[in-house]
Amino acid sequence: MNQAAPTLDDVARIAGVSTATVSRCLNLPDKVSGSTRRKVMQAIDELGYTPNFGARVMASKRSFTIGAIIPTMENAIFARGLQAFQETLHTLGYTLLVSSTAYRPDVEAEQIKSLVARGADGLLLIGYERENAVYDYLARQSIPTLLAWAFSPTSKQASIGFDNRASMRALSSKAIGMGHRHVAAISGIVAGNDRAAERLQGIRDGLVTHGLDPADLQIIETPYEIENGALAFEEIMKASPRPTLVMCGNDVLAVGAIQRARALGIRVPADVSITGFDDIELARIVTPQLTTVHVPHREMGRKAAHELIEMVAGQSTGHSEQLQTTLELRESLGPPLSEAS
Amino acid sequence: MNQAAPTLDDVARIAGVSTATVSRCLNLPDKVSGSTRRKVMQAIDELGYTPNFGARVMASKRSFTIGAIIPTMENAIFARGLQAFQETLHTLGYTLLVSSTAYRPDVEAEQIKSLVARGADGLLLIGYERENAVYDYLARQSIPTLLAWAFSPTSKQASIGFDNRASMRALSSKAIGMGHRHVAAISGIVAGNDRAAERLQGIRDGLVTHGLDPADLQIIETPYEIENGALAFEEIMKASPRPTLVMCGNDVLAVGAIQRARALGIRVPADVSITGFDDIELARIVTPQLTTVHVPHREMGRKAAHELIEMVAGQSTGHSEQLQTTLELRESLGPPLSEAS
DNA sequence: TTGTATGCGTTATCAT
DNA sequence: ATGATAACGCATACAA
Repeated sequence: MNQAAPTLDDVARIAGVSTATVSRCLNLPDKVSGSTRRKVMQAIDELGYTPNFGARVMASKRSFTIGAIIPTMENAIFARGLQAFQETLHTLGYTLLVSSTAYRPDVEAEQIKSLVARGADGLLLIGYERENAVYDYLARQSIPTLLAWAFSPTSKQASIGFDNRASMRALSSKAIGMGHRHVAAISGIVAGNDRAAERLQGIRDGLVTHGLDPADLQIIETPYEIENGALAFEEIMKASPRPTLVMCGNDVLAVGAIQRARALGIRVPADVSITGFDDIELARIVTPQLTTVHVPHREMGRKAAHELIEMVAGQSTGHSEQLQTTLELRESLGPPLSEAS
Repeated sequence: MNQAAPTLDDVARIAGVSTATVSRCLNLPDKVSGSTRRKVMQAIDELGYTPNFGARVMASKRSFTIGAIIPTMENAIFARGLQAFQETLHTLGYTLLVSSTAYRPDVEAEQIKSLVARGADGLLLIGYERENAVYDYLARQSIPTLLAWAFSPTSKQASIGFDNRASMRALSSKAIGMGHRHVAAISGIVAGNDRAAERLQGIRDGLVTHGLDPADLQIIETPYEIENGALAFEEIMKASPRPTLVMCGNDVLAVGAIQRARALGIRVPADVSITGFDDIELARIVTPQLTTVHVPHREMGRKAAHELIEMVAGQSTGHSEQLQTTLELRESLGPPLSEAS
């Protein structure tokens, strides 16, 4: 009458073999005769035995586990990409462990250590920007690390991502090219978030392209939450003259802005155009549908999984790849109404 | 020049103490003199040492880790509740590991074993319905398990949840009481999902209350995805006479239905009323805003965390608690237009 | 094909 | 206050 969970020893005893044989049945089934294998397998599910993961990792130095650390799980920004990442890992025989940081660098450092301590064979992190101490730690543990959601040709860190600045520049240029002269931005918090910073730069690029002064860009920085987008939008609408184009750092903020516009009786895009970034599911659900930058999330997740596993297997030292985004022009963007001025 | 990650031994050597002392510094700092503790701490971050989690669990029999297994992470159904669950666990000194099953019982059984193997001190599962073998396994491993998102006074399994059937009955009765005679349902897959089954029963209850025949209820069962809600809605609209009320198993399906209604030029609620269940963020974003059942997700998450930790600590053998839902009446529900008939 | 023995990194018991 | 040392559960090199 065992209170505790059954171990290899228990299985071995019942099956009348050594623990080594039981271990082989689980890991190298063909190195064991059919008859004994059957005995062992029977003992295993008779006992309801499950191998102890920690012990296994300690003894074998391999966990077949990959860790991913993302800024947030609260909205869908990372959901689709991560889903594809995990599905691909699964087909490769790996398990994904994910944790989030609430956009706090200190929490990220903590989570990294936690995943390493849990024996992760490799890590997926979002973006480039973090302290050198973190990269040093990763190097000392010699744990393969891949970045995603950003791409910089100049960095030596391996990354599967896209050019946030160029992507936003494309949208910005397109939108401003429609004739908007008064532009505002609702950005995510830039500090510690290279993607947010680059997107903001992309907006400025578009202004410059069309001969506008980027210094005139009204900017509100706020965490990625729908309600924050709404509040920022309301604030921006107090300006005079009112902007006719409000570009948001991502779809979450943009959806908040659209919601508030309706609440205030401001027509989109007749009175003001609103744009987003990411093309999450919400972008099509909101009314009017949101013009945004489409990011190939699933492709990114898949490719990241393959690359990271190659790194873990020692078949790659870390290759980078830049993915292309596309403009998704929907109802929320239009030319400004011709003004009396 | 160590290639591998530093261990307790390395720290002990550098600090000039025994491994036991280092271990104490980490776990029982006050049983160590201030001077040696400083030496040790310095050695620790000089090396960038992180305790090996697996070894720690194996030696101490405690992981301070809780596992949660939910049907899906793809939509926001479980996001808010789980977020609160994890936040509360964190304040109690526990870490949350979560995995998903895609609503497949076999995957759930697998995930349970995986989390147990990883040393989880306790488990949170969704709903009651699963094979006895699973409950037996849990009992044999004597691992505290708490259920959530459902509540049944007759079960001996501890659970923090709400009455899915009664909640849907309240909504159903309210809606049908407005005068609807032709009702359809878009339900989640009922097999293996007690919440979906109970909600469907709740709809039937409402019909009966108002003297309608539940056998007349047109039902489409489909996985919880927005697109599926849209497809089901379109299918339902082919019926003659058309239903004037379409009740959905959750908000995700309902949002899909609303989207498709607009695409088809069907006015909501003038031509047809649509209702959901859960009150996720989407419910307020969609146009028209969705009438639904509000579930106190955050309260559920918080209370589940506290109860489960008490069970883990041996201070509780598992208490159940029923939470109250509320009706959230919004734009998508209205009385049927008076018909010629 | 199967068994023996050792080590993995930590905690905890027992001495000192 | 600190140090030996025996578990913990498993994989694997080496023998048989």
